[in-house]
Amino acid sequence: MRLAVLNAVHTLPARRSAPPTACTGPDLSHRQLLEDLFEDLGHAIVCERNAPIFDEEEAANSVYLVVSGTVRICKFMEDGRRQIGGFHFAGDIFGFEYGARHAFCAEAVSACRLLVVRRTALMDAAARDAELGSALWMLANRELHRMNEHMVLLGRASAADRVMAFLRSVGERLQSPSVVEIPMSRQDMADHLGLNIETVSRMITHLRGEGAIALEGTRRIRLKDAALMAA
Amino acid sequence: MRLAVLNAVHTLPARRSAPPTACTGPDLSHRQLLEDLFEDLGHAIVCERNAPIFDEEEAANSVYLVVSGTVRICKFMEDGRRQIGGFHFAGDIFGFEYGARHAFCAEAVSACRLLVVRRTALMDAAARDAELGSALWMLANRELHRMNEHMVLLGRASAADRVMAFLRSVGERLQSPSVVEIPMSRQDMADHLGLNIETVSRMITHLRGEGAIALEGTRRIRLKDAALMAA
DNA sequence: CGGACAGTTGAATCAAATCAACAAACGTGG
DNA sequence: CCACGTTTGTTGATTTGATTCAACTGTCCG
Repeated sequence: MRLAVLNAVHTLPARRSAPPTACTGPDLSHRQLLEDLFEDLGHAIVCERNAPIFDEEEAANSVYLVVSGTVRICKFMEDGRRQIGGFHFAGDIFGFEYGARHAFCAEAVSACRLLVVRRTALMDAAARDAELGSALWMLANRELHRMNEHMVLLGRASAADRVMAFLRSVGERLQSPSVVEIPMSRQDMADHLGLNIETVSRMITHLRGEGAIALEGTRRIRLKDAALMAA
Repeated sequence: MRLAVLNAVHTLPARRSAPPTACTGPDLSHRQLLEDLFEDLGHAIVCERNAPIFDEEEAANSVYLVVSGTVRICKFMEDGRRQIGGFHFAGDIFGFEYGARHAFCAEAVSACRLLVVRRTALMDAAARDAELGSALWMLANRELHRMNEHMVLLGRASAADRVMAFLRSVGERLQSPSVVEIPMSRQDMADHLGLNIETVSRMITHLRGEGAIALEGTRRIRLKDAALMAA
C-alpha cells in the first residue's frame, strides 16, 4: 500500500555556508561543531519530493544532516497505515540507530539537500573528540525529549489540541512562530498526530472558527497571539 | 490532582552483585561497563512504592541505574491527567536530560533499589573513556527506538492491540516472555497506553475470552503461544 | 481545457470514554 | 485469624469524539 516514490538521489558538491533556517535550541556551538564535521567528512545529496532516503530494515550505515528541506521518519504497518514518528528540518541530524539496521524509514517531504556521513566515521570521530561526543549526546537527548512530548500528545490530547500543538511546534522549529509555512501535506500531519486526514482538516477549520489561527493558503497558517500564549 | 506519595528515600550501602533480571539487548558488555561505573561512582538509594525519585522542573543533577524494582517516567497535565512515557526495570538507566532541568518526573512503581551518580561525574567519565561514551550512546538510541515503537502504538493501534503489545513488551523486558508478573497497576498501564482504566480492564477480559492470555492473578498473566507468535 | 491531487465538508457509524455500581484483594488492628 | 475499611480491579449502560464512507471544491500542471 506504500506510495510509489521516485528514487532520485544525486550527489552534489559539498558547500561551506551554514544552513539558513537551522539552530533551534541552546547548543549553538555544538550544532556548529556537528555541521562542520558533516561538511568535512560527508558528501552532499539532493532528494526530490517523496524520495526515500533509507528504508526500514536497510543497513544503518549512514547518518544525515538536513541542509534544507524537510524529512519524515515513518513506519508502515501491515495494513498499509503509516505512523510518522517525527519530522526533521534544516540543521537536524537523523539516521543513527541502536542496531545495525534502520528500524524506520526516512523520506523527503519536500525537496531536500542533505549531508551524509558514514556511521563508523562519525563514531570514530566521536571517540577521538569528547566535545563531539557530547554534541551527539545532546542531540540524542533532545530527540528523546521531543518524542516524550509527542507521546503525551498522542496519548492524552484531543484532536484539536494535537493540531494546534503541531502548528506551534513547526512554527518554533522553523523559526517563524506566528506565520507557519507548513511543508507537509494534511496526510503527513494526520499520520504524525495519530488522526485521519478528514479530522485534521476539520480541526483546522474549527481552530479558524475559534479565531486561534487564520489561513493564508492551505499550507500557510497564521497563529494568533492568544493561541501562541496558550503554549 | 497528583497522588500524595510518601517521600521515603534512604541511603543504603552499595552492593557488588549484578542485578538478577537485567541485561536485555545485545550490548551485554556495555551494560556491564555501565553497571560497574555506577557501582564505583554512585551511591545506592531505596525508594518505597509510589515514592517520587525526581520531579518535573527539578535540576537534573543525577542519573539513575535501576538495581531492582520498577520506575515510571511521567508527565502531569493541568487537568490532573497523567501520561507515563515509559517504565524502567532492573538494569535500565534513566534520568539523563537534554536541559538543566528534568522535563518529566520519575516515581517508584514498586519498591526500588537504585544506584545514583552525578550527571557531571558521568559526563566526565564518558569524556575520558570512549568505550563508556559509546555505551551511553547505545543506551540513548535504544531508548529512542523504544519510544518510536510506542508512538506507533499510541498513534495507530486499537485498545486491544495496545494492551497485548504492552504485555508482550513487559514479558520480554523482564525476561519471562510467557508468564508476565506485571509490577504496575491498571491505572499505570492505562496512563502509559493512552487509554482509561476501564478500557484496559475490558481489553484484558476480552483477550482472555479470545484465549490470547490467561490470568493467574490480576498482576500475573500467562501469554499463550499464539499471542506470542503474532509479534 | 481537462485530469490528477490535495483539501474540505456532511452524514452515519463505531470504538473508547464516561458515569455508575459492584466485586475482589489488601492491609491493619482487634 | 478474622472483621473492617481502603484500595484496586471489573462490569454495565450511555455518551461522545473521531473515523468512515461519500461527495464535492479548489489548485496545480501538462
